[in-house]
Formats: sequence, structure tokens, C-alpha cells
Amino acid sequence: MAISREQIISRAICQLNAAPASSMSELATAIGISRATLHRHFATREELILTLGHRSLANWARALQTAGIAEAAEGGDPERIGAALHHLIEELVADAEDYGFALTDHQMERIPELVERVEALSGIEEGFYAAAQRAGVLRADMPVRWIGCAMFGLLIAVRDTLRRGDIARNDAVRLVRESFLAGHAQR
Amino acid sequence: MAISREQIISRAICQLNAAPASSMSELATAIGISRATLHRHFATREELILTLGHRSLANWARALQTAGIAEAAEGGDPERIGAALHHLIEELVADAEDYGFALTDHQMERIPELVERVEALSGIEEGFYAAAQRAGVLRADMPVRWIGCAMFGLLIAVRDTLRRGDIARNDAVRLVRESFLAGHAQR
DNA sequence: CTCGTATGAAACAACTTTGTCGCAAACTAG
DNA sequence: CTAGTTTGCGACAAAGTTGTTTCATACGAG
Repeated sequence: MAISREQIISRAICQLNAAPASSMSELATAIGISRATLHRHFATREELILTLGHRSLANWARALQTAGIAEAAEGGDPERIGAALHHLIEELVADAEDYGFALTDHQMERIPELVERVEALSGIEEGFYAAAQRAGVLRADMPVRWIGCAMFGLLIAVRDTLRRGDIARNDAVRLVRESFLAGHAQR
Repeated sequence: MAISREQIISRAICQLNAAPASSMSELATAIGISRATLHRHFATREELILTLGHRSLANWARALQTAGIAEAAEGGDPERIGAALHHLIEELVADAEDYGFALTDHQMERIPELVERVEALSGIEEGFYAAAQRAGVLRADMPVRWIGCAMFGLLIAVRDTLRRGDIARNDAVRLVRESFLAGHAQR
């Protein structure tokens, strides 16, 4: 077993980040295995996409977990919520780089199983933003869904700027934090 | 001529906004014409995508023009730059709704002609942001490219939230303006 | 070394998409 | 009404993708 299943998944993600519409043939070549072997690991293309989607969503769930947003939201302490928000941004930025293709991939939108899970995770994240609004950490004059989507948009910005080398990797977290919290106007 | 070329283009955009990976057959059905007629107007799929891409970019160029960012940038007057920025946001938000699919469409990235034009327009917009930084309107501790991509991300947020009915259309400009300029932290 | 497993290469059928063509029907200008 | 144009429909070939299968080979544990 020269190449493990984990390596296949990770290289497939890498290839899809570079060329989101890759065929199974292109994926196999990029991974470094034959198309037959790829089909031995993932019987259908949908199965592969499903696996990558779940992998991406599991990482998102882990990010929400690690940042401790549930506990912070429950407590309602502004300081703790602020800390959790900072932690959350760190986690999300790291994921945006790894699973960049999943952010704007259209094939996943048609797998109900994944859509459902996306909505569940979005709900959790938005619940945290709502708690942050109540605690006075985030402004309350915007719909929660908008705040969630704005964060999402910034993660796409991270992916694209990193892909083209426009920003330094070490700078990404600061840029998202500043853009998200303070905006771009000079004060 | 029951359906004009303009109508074909506009309905094709509408369909691609709903299903970005539509085939020529699906597009023809959604437009309300036969596949043969669609091919009579656009010999190849690439020709259609190229037309839609140029249409989208022409609108972007018009937005930059209408907002008067070039003149404002040249003058260097902070107040005028701020006004141009507000105007620009209005125009970009309107475009994001009309040409939403183009924001994250991958097929266009492989047409050099379009990529080139995207870079040119990005350059103009970023030149304006740079002028805004020098004038003290936008903060100067971020790369211009990041600011441009952050705006881009917010436009994707507009498209997605409008698509799902999460925000009111009348509210979109205010949300982008506030998110872009002031961020989401409560002060 | 040997046996069982994993792999690569190649071929195959089924399907989808794209682009073209011919023809009959509908429409329109005059 | 008539001639010219446009359209829809169906058929077609070419190409690409997907999924399966067969077979020979390479590898690894024992």
C-alpha cells in the first residue's frame, strides 16, 4: 500500500482546490494512482465528493467545538464571548485554506445529506453570533444570517488571496479579525 | 423573432444564477427555446460563456465609471473619495444580484481573455482603494488586494443571502456599507 | 521463496454533452 | 396570399466521463 486512503483524500482536496471541476481521471493523475485504484477506494464520484464534504464539515464542526462557542454563548459573558470569537476566527481561517474548494463548490449543494449538515452547523454558528449580539460584543442592527455570510465571504477572501500570494499566511488571521470586527474605514 | 438575443442572455444569466452547472440543453429549456436555436445565437458553449462574462465585466466597468472613482482618486479629497466609495458600493451590490453566478464561476477562470480583463478591472478598483488609504478614508494597515477581496467576499454574501431571502433587498446596500466600513463589533 | 493482496494498464459499455444538419411547420413582411 | 426567414424537432457523429472488468505484474508478510 504505497499510498494510504488519507493521502488520497488529502491530495484530492489539493487538486480540487486548484481545479474544482476535475474529472476522476484528472484526480487520479494528480493523486498519483490509476483511475482503477481510485475507483477501488471510492466506487463512484459522488461517494468521493461525499467523503470530502463530510471531511470538510467535520473540520468545521471541530472548529466550532474547539473555539468553545457553545459554552461561551451559554455563559453570556462578553469577555468570554469575545475570546471565543477570536479563537473561532483562527480555526475558520485554517480550515478555509485547507478546504477552500468546498467554500464555493456547487456539486455539494445537490447532496441533501451535506446541505442538511451545512444548515445545522450554520445554525450553531449563527446561534453564537446571536449570543454575541445580546452580550454587546457584535452589533445588533444586522440580521444574524448576514453576519454569518459576511464571515463566510471573508473566508473566501482568505482562500483567494492566499492562493495568489497576495497576503502572508501569518497575516490572514489578523486581517479577518480586523475586517470582521472593525471594518476598513480609517478612524 | 419571439425572443430577442437580449432576452436569451438575460434568461441564461437567470438560469446560471440558479444552477451554475447547467448544460446547453438545460439552458435552452430554461430560456424557452430549442437547443438548436440557442446554438444559432451562440455557436459554442464557450461563446455563450464568453458573452455572459463580458457582459458581467462590462457592468463592473460601468459601475466603476458611474461611481466616478477615477476622478475622486485623482483629486485626493477625502470627502469626495468617501462619496465615490458609497456610490461604488451601491453599484456593486446591484451587479452582485444580477451577475451572481459570475462571482464564483470556475469556467470563466479558464478563458484568458476574461481573466485578463478581470485583472485590469481589479487593478482599477484597487487603485481607488489605495487612493482612499492615502486620503485617510480607508485604513492603511492592510494590503490593497485584501481590501478588494474583502469587498468581493461581501458581494458573495449579498448574493447568497438574497438568494435565500435572508435579508431585504433594500437593506443590502446598508449592510455592505456597514460591514465594509465599520465591521461587526459593537462599540 | 511463496502466497495473497494491491496495483496499473487496457478495454468495454453506457451515458451525457456538444456541435451539426436536414426538414417541416410557423411566422412575417410585402 | 406568397416568399423568405426563423423556429422546433429529430437524428447524427464526435468527444468526454463514469463505472466495471480482466489480466498481468509488483509488492509484502510469513
